[in-house]
Formats: sequence, structure tokens, C-alpha cells
Amino acid sequence: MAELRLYNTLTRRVEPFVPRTPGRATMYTCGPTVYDYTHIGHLRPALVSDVLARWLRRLGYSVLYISNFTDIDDRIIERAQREGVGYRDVAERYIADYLENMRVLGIDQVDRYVRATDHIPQIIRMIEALVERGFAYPLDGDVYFDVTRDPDYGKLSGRSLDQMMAGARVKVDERKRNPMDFALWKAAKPGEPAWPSPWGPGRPGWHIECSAMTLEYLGSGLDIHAGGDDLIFPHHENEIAQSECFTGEAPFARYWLHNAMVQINEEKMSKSLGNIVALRDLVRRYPAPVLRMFILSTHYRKPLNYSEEALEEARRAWERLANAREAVAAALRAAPPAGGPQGAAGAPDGAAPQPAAQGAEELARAAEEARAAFAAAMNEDLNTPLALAALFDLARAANSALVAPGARGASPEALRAALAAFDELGGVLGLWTGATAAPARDGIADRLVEILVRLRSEARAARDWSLADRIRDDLASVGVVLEDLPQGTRWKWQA
RNA sequence: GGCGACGUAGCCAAGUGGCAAGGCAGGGGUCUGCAAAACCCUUAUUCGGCGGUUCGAAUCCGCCCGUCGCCUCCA
Repeated sequence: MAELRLYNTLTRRVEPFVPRTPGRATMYTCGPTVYDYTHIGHLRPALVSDVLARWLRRLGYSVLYISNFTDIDDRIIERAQREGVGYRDVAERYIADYLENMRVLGIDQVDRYVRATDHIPQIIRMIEALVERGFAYPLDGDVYFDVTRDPDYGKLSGRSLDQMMAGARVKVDERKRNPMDFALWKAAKPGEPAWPSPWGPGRPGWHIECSAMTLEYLGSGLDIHAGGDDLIFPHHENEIAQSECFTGEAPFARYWLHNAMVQINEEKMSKSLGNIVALRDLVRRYPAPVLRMFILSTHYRKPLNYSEEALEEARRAWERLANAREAVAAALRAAPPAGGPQGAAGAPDGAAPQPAAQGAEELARAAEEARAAFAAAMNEDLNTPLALAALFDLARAANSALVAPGARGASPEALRAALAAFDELGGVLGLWTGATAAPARDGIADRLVEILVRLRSEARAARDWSLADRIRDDLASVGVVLEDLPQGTRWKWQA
């Protein structure tokens, strides 16, 4: 199998993934600052990392994946003061919102979520060491990192200190040694949450918590550090500077992965622009796989424009895959035991050596080709749009086999191979989480639908088309879709 | 002003030197009581524009046009 290759922001190239320790992969993905509801922009890095972790695990890596919440920050404090509640209340509220959205979306690869405020001692120790070694300096209760002490400063974002100074558009704090020095520790103003420190009561600066937590759990030289590309500068640049100066080792992280922004009306979606689409609203309107499909339909390093039309298109595209998968599963359920043990759907190795029909061989081969194409796409910098194309090709092959003349297109063996490919490949992308095209197995609503479907079948048998159509239309109005097949009527809930 | 990314059919989107994947939408056909789903055929002589390199470029180089992002909190 071809090796995994990833685009590394640090080198600006796609390069082979060679982990620090063979067979093991460590990941850290920057999570949100929790001061407002999670929006679709936050979903992209979380989902890309989720799929990356799934793929690494499928490739056989032992993965340790950490993500974080920045739960102390100026905006959290502002919000808490505005609402008259504690900063912790604000953070907890939005952490809960984030986690609930991740749960619904099947984003479940993170081994451990960590919080800045749970690592204050580590952060303080790190700052102390940086001060002792002359990389940082206290100033009126703050502590700043001296960027001129890091000769490599700017290597991630590809800019030099000179350029930054020249292009600086911010009014500089005159007290700092250099305009680009950034805060490691911020002194508390009266009434603000604070932790005791050698420099007086205060709180961590924005970047230090990620360095402290990354080093705490994954150590220096971790494999993959990911996040949105708006974090390249200053957040990740500063993480690198403070971490490498602290440990004396480089690289702090071997591969830096950055996803492009989610846009809306060709403009970045962000809280400051006030154009966010909250996930909590979106997940009520679209099944998880559709939302995953929407994100994964564009390569992670290209901007993704959000629109209702794009979401509807993703819904239809996903339905095509789900329909094909369900058709294969249904055919397998209806298939004769075929000499294999118990021959039920999903029965392992029912390898009865029977001469496969021509079409069946084609389907089995299509399943193999889908696996190969999918793997090749994923290995080439997580090319999920191309990986999806492999699934669409499989869907066409499966559908064709199922309508082949004489029904000779699909042996149980071939069907099992196709279903396994659908499940495994689609599973890497999380396309079968939550809602499926298959009717649920229980629930009073389902049973009532089944009663109506049976009544309609009787009406059809009696050639009472007006009654049959009325039942179908009425069911459609409550979200039930009917399909009359030669074998009988199939129904499902509208995705 | 500095740094960077991108510009492929009606729309979305792969493809980074050898005759332009896939999806959605559209058109024609098959199947169906009708519909849905599905299948078959069809929809870019052309890849923002202009030059250049090459036997050959969407793919490499230069310039131009356009869009977006970062440089300040941001996934």
C-alpha cells in the first residue's frame, strides 16, 4: 500500500508521513476558545482531524489524539461580565455545546479533551523556565516572549521579523522590547479571574496553553499539530517559538496541518464578522452524514463556501451512496443462503466456491478497485473529494449489478464484498453515523408507517390507484419516502 | 503596504507535463399503473487572460485581471 503523504505548512510541501516513533502517531488539534456557540467553521478542523485519525488507525497506527479548549481568555471574561456570571459558567456552557455537536456528528476520535485552566501549574513552570533562560521578560505583572531571541521566528508563517515590523498595523505597546513580543502571562485587572504566579495574580496568554498541554501529553516532536489556517500566525508561530526555546529541541511538531476557512457569501465566517451559522441549528436540519459529506466534498486546504444549496446538494449526493449501500444490503438479505454458513447478511467468509457469474465478478472487482482508489486518495494528503469519487464509482457498479439482466450481476459473495467496502470506506469518512437510509428497527412511528404501507399495497393490488397515491402523498408530507420495487414497497425516512 | 492561497462545465469539485475523474442540476431513453429509486446515452476541442518553455501544459515560467485569507481576537 502506498504510504501516507501530508502537506506540511512548515515545509510548504506534500511529504511522506514519517512519525516520531514507527507505528505510532500523536496528534494535537487546536480547539475553540469557548466564548460562543460552536459554528460550522469550527467543524472543519474537528472533522478533518477526525477523518485523519480514523485513516491513521485504519492504516494500523496506534494513535494518541488530544484536542483542547481554551477556557480562559479576554472574550470569555468580557462575556461573563456582560452576563453577570462567572467565566467558568460561560466556558462550561460552550464546551457542552461543542461536545454535544461533536457527539451528534460522530466526531469521536479524540482520546482526551484538555483545558487551559487545568494546566496552570504547567504553564507557569514553562514561563518561569523561559524567563530564566532569557527568552522572556516580566513587565508590570505581565510576561512577554522576546521574539528576537528566537532566530527561527517566522519560519512557519514564512515571514521575517523585519517584514512584520514594517507591515505592522497595530499600535505597539511601547513598554515591550520589540513590537512583535507577545504575552505569555497577563496581569489581572481588578475583578478578573486570576491565578497566583511569581509575577503576581494573572492568567495565561493565548498561545502558551497549547504549548504546555501539547508538551504535557505528547511531548516534544509530536507528529501532527493541526488547526485552521487562521492560526498559522500568530498562534502556531508563537507556539513553535516558545516551545522550541523551552525544550531546546526542534521541531516542536513534525507536521503542521491547516485547513482553509469556511466562507459564507465568499467571505470568511467568523464571530467577529457576525455571519456565523451555529452548529446547534444546523444539526437539527441535516443528518450528520450530510454535514460530513458537505465538508469532505472539498479538499481541506481549499476554501469551502457555505450555502443552503450546497447543503442540499450534499444531501442528495449522500442519498445516492446511502441508497446504493442499502440496495446491496437488501439484496443480500434476500439472497439465498448460497451454501455458506447461515448465509445471512454480513455473515463472515461465506466462501462457498461456486462459479460466480460474469457480473458478479465485475462487482467484486469494483469493490476491490474502490478500496484501492479510496486508499490512494486518502494517502495523497487526505484527498476526500477523490475518495468520495471512489465510493460513487462503487455505487454505480453495485446498482448496475443489481439491475443486470437475469439478476446474474451479484452473487452473495460479491454483494458481501461490496457491502463491506461501503461500510469500511464510508466508515472512514463517517458517512453511516447516526441516520441511515434503512428504516429504524423499532419505534411506534415506524410500525404505523408499516401498517399504512401494507394497506397501500392492498389498495394497489386492488388497482385502487387514487387511494394508493393518497397514502403515498400523505406519508411524503410527514417525511416518509416510498419506492415501489418489483419485490415490494420499500420506505424510508427522508434524510 | 508586506506575506500567502485560489480562479476547471449551469453549480459543486478532482486532476500539477501526455488525449479533462466524480457529484448535483439539465436533456433523451429504459423500467414503473403513476411516481420514486435505478440503469444507459448526453452536457468543457477546453481548464481567468496574454505571452514563453516543451514533441506535447489545466498542469512549468513571466506578466496581467479577479477572489479570498493572514499581518489585531479568530477554526
